[in-house]
Amino acid sequence: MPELPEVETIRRQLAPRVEGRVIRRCDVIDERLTAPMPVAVFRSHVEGRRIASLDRRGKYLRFELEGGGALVLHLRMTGRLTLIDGGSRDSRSRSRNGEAPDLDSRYLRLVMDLDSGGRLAFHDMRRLGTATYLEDDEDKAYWEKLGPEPLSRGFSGARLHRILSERKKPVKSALMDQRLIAGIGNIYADESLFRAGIHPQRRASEIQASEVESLCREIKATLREAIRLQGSSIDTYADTSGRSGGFQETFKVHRRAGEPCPGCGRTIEKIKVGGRGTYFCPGCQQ
DNA sequence: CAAAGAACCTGGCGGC
DNA sequence: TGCCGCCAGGTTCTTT
Repeated sequence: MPELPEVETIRRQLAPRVEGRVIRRCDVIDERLTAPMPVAVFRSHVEGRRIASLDRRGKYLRFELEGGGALVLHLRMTGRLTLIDGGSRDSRSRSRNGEAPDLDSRYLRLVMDLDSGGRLAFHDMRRLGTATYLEDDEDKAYWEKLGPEPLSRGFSGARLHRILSERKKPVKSALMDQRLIAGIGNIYADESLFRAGIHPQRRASEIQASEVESLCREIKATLREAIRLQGSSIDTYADTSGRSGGFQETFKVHRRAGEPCPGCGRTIEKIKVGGRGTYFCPGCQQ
């Protein structure tokens, strides 16, 4: 579900409401969320701690704790974060209305009560999401495994070219490999490749420098536009207040098999690349 | 070491 | 209506 633009949307909404707040209580409903760390150990590290800052790296949300250590959340496919202000209605009233079935209380995995009266809830239907506590040394090592941030200044055409030039796998698989670039998932890989006119199955190492230049530009433009529209909602994604994103309305190829290409009119096809459903235009993408 | 494939979960959908 | 296989925004472990 959530890729870089969705996680960034959540971070921007959450940051002003959690930074500086103390985590009064942390209830882990599903022990798998913190595994292999025992829930009791996780709680002891988190409860009573003040959140110094909230940032994002790739698709991860990182709550830096005052005095050291960090709480890291990953939403994987169906994870959702909801912040309920003190005094407002419980999120369960929403699921009773049938507006957000994935916020059903049986999918509730973690709840954090803040000293502001706010309550942060983590729901996850498929239980693939994770909550991790990292000490300072682990925290540092953890992020070194991830590739560069595609929206950073340092992420240039030349940099991307170096990354792709030594990979023989399909360019789409390379874009989605978090060790190479952090934050791009299935949606934004498809859309960026379409906009750059590159076929998803081409070997990463065989993309010409000029094409990589274009790909780099399109990745940045696509991600920025998606953030502006608060991400993409296909099935379960919604922001911290339950609102859907708007970028899915602008998809050119993703999930549009059988429809005409907005560029050339040819029929958009669906294939499998690296085990993932992949949409592209056989006319525009060579 | 790189790449491919399976595994981890649950729910929804189409086909029979 | 019921069962079955397939599919889904992701990561990680195993196998080749």
